[in-house]
Amino acid sequence: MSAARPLRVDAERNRQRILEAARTLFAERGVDVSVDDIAAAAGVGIGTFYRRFPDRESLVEAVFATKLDRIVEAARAALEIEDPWEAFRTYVMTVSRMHAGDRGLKDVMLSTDRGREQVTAFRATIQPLAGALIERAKAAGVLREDISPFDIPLIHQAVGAIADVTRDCSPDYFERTLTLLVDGLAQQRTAPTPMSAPPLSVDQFLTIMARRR
Amino acid sequence: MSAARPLRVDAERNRQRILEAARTLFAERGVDVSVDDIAAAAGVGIGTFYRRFPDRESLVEAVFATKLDRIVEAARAALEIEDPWEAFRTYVMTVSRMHAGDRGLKDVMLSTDRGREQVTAFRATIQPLAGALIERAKAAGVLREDISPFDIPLIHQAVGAIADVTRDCSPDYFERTLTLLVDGLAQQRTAPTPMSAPPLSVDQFLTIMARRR
DNA sequence: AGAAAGCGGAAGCACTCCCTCCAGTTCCGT
DNA sequence: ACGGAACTGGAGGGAGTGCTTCCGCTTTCT
Repeated sequence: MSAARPLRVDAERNRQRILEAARTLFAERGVDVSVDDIAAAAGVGIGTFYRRFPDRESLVEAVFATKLDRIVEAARAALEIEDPWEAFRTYVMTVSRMHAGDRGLKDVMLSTDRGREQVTAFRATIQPLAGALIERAKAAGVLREDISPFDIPLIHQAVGAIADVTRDCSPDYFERTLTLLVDGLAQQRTAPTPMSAPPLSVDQFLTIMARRR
Repeated sequence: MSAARPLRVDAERNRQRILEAARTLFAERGVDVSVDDIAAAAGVGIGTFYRRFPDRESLVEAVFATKLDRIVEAARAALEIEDPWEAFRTYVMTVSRMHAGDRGLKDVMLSTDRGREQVTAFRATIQPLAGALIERAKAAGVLREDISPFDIPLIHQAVGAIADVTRDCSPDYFERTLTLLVDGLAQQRTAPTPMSAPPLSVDQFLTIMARRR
């Protein structure tokens, strides 16, 4: 199906530029960035955009296909870890960090639009993997029993939401929320896991609370 | 200053209807609801809205003034509790529940627009109260030492964000996220705090992940 | 060099939102 | 019970935003 003649070099270069710009903008500002902004960031005209992609949605799909794959890889990698808690914790933290670093990922996971098949397929793949991580940790008595597999995506959402608010000002802040949540997931715990990011300064706090739209 | 002649009865009734409609809509959909929607929900025309309020922002201020007061009350009430952990925990949970029940509250706390003075005054009031709750719990060795006062508002934001996503489908779900976070805040813990809400069903999960905009 | 492919961006279309204006209606004091 | 002040509804002005099409000009490739 893709046996069509290859794109002219300038066309291919522009296509890559658009994908690159979209990756950046989707990560920084979510999937709702306008086509005009993406074209501008890519240094091409809007006309060029619509010659390379049939519509906006196709671009979204193209950008996030690879991201979803990386989450699956993270789950597979975590399953290689022997210690059940380490494995589970690594998975949750790795995926949370992906969400924290990419505002668009949350949007796509919650989307109803096209790319739905993509996301549905992704979920079918990830569920048994994440399920295995959870079961293993529960069986070892290190993960609280009352956790459902469906709680995990919402933990990612929570961490992502905090990252959305704090990203501009203190890009690592979300690690603190993540640490709290993961500590809350443990069956028991004698001491807190050390925080890997400092608290907000007064200035950072005020800046965050006075964010522009 | 408010010694002006009282409003005509129909005018006062409409004013109350608008405030009531705004309270509901801000809670359900955030502060960005349009004036048209508020007027329609109140059963009045837009013209009437603009005769009662100089502009949209004034309505926002009027609605949230009382809400911010209630948060301060919650802090004062929590300070009455003897047990330092119970006091701290009650404050965090009460305010988180307010955020969970009112989408607009998060928006207002993060606003840069008017109402800023209002929010600034609120913060000046709440900070010493919340600070006392935190210090007391740390001194008693029940709250982790690495928590900063500025972490608390972000916990509220995280819970609120989860409530935004799950509200339609499972209005109590946020309690689970809240439980995890509060368990994560404890200095140590031998068993998980029981969840006060059930996990999502498959249907609920899929509905949430396919939300309409 | 000529044709095919590609380019930029103006402009059309379809929203959405805040707010003003005013002809018609309701209330209230006398 | 009546006259005028207060109030009402909603059409429409003005300003934006976003997606997509179109087309005269440019670049690439053979």
